[in-house]
Amino acid sequence: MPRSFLVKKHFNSSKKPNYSELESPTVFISPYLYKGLPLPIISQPEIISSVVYNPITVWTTSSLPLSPLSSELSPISGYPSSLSDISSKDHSGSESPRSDEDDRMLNKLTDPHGVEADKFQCSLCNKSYSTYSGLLKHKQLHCDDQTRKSFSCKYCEKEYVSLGALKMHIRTHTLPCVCKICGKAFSRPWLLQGHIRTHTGEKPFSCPHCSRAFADRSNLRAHLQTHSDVKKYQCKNCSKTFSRMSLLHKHEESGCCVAH
DNA sequence: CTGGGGATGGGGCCC
DNA sequence: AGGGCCCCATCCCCA
Repeated sequence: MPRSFLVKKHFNSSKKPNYSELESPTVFISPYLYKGLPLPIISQPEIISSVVYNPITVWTTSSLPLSPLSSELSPISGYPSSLSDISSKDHSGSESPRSDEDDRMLNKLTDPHGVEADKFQCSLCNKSYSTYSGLLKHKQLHCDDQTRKSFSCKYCEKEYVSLGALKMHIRTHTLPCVCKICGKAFSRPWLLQGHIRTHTGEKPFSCPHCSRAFADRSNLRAHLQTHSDVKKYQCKNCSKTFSRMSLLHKHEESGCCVAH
């Protein structure tokens, strides 16, 4: 299960993400950041705050056609004619105040059976709420892609359900953390910190079972699996076990499970 | 082909 | 709200 569950993916989910694709120049990627230039020429705050270069696009999917990405290219009548129209319509995510009377009216309008109930039920998970506002909040937070906000990266086609997640992602394009030793750039300070250890040779994470040490805690954790008698990841078909998920995936892709 | 190390992206949590 | 850190997942590379 991918941890990046907040990322809205439009490609075939059975296809493994190719992270190297993100490094390929696209129409949205700043020429300052790629084309063999590891260091941004323009300071990142300038890029981020630039009106022309604003990488953040915000819209609600409820105000868009089913395919928001294609709509960006071909506006459809009845929908905002530009992204600025969309973003100016709703940036805050707050709805205008709505009374319970309005709630009831909306419930009438949206209830396919025409039954005026005092409960507002989510059509997806059947949870009930006493007000429409409650239902709307539930949908925005948990359940409904139709009403959930979408924060789209302008450098690539990724979309996020929170601005914070998008900002975090944008750092992977802007790479604001630059190594003073070799000039390599990173998205987050602690990634740079880990990289600097490759220069200094510092390996603060020692294996308690052998003499090995690691610069990264996660890699120590992976290493510890090699000392473990019990391997966590087992092939469903041949019952062979592996110390890492990636090794199991490799095993499966190499044909074990295809043959069955 | 397999196993392991190095590196890095990204969400969650805490302050 | 944002930064720092933790943890997980996964890629690449090499033995």
